[in-house]
Amino acid sequence: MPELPEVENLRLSLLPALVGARLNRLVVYHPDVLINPGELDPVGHICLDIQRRGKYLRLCFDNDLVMEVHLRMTGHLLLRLDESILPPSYPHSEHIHVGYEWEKDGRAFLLLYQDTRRFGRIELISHTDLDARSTGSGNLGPEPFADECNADYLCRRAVRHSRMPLKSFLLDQNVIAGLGNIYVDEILFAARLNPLRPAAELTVDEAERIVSHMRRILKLAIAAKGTTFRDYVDGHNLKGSFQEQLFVYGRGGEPCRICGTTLANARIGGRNTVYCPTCQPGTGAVQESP
DNA sequence: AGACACCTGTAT
DNA sequence: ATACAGGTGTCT
Repeated sequence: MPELPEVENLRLSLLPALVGARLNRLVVYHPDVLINPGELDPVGHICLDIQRRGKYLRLCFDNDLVMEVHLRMTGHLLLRLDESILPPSYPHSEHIHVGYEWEKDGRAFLLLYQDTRRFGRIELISHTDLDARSTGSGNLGPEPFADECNADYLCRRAVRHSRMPLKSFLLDQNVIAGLGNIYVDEILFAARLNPLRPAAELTVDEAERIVSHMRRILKLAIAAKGTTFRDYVDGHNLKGSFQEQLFVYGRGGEPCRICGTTLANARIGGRNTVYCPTCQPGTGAVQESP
């Protein structure tokens, strides 16, 4: 479900309630979603901050412990500020797998982890181990807004992949952290680049277009509180509105909003991909920038 | 680089 | 009944 803008918006929606709150109890209804249960225990500790790295959300506690959440496709973190005690079990139909009981300023409230497909994972790890490891979130590429995430960097990474299509290249979290199926399609459309173009052919000018449109689109999407195409909501159960500004994602077969050409669907790296055959020609022919 | 696995809900 | 879904990890 969530890509960088959705995870960032979720982070912002949870910050006011969680920062400074103490975790009184953690109830696990479905242990499979926890990566390393036991050993490290956040109960009794204060949440000092919530950070984001790519699509990972990190709740940082006062004992060097980090609870790292990846929502994958259908994960949700939902605040229940008007409830304070978890029922002994949740109905299966609600897909609640973890319940958090918090307390702050004398008020108790709940945070629920809900995940229909149960692809999401929650990992408890010490901050020290988090910084040291080179797997999972330790193996991510730069953040899209980091200085190092520039055209030179993209070109240097791209030449390593002789025939990989641009679509797959930008989806690779080791190249850039946080892009997913929606935003890669939108970025390539705005940059007028065909998603099937081999990444290795990327020119500096094209890479600069990718970087500038990526940052522009991600900022717009965060400002719109994310894209709710199917079921994304923030911690207050509120939907985003960026779906109203999409040019290509989910619009295969419909007319291009720029030129009217019927948008094409393609299967690239197992992911459905929508692009405009006119605005994003496959030949690599030079187009004027939008 | 691609197929499959992990799950459940929804649309055709 | 079948295909598909804001993702990623693990096999060929």
